[in-house]
Amino acid sequence: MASAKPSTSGINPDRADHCRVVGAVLDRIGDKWTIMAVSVLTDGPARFTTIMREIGGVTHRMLTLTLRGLERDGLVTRTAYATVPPRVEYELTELGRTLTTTLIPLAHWSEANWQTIRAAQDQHDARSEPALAD
Amino acid sequence: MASAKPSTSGINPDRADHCRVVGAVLDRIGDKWTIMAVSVLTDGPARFTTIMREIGGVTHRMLTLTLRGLERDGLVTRTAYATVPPRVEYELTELGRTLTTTLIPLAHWSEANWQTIRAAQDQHDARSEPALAD
DNA sequence: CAGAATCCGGAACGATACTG
DNA sequence: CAGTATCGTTCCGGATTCTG
Repeated sequence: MASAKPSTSGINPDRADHCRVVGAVLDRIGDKWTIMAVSVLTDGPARFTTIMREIGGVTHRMLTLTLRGLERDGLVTRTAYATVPPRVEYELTELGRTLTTTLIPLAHWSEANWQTIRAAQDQHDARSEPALAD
Repeated sequence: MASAKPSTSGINPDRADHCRVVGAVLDRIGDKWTIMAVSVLTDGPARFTTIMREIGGVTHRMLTLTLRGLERDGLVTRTAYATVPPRVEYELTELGRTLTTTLIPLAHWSEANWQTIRAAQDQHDARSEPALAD
């Protein structure tokens, strides 16, 4: 399927193709709840409410949808124990674990440069909206 | 300002904090048009229409918004030449270039596993919606 | 050629309530 | 405790038009 194009500099061999794929994947795992859920699960299996509390600020519904999506993508497994108080555990699959590996550099970059970005935004905003300053 | 927490396994030192940051960054650069625009610019400076054609399927408006966002984040620079047919060039900043570096592993992962994900989705869908088969 | 402004349909998200 | 269903809102994204 993938043609045998030599990878020149990494991301831009034939942009049209690669961008689509990366875009498609990012479209799945790119939303913030997904990233956060995956991050929590990096630590090991966790129950629904545990994940919800760890993330904080996520609604019941959104976490459910997020986890269902991850399950569908084969990135996490869902294990329901038929106990009286229902208990469901989510865990990263092998594939999910390889993803977190890939995500780590991005996490580091985010942490390292997030303030720089913020600063750039402030500068830009200051230039664009001097009206707010009164 | 970041506390001197030892990074245990990479992404999960104190989830709440790190997830926020990564989530925030992903919220900015995570959408597909942004990723694609950055990918195109990895090749070097490019003009508006060039980027639009390279990406394909993006509307005038969305590309404008995307590029403005990137400019605001300090990831790309915008240079307008006051020629008769207006000509605007976009180029990655140094910060933008460090981001692409981080993105490369993710691109590889996407390429390597996108089919696996697709397959997992198909399996999952087949189990969930056997009704459509008729 | 590049961008701003406007309008509109649909998807995403949140809050709530009910089930097992 | 975990999940589903429904409803209302908000916001994103696309098509169009106009300007410099």
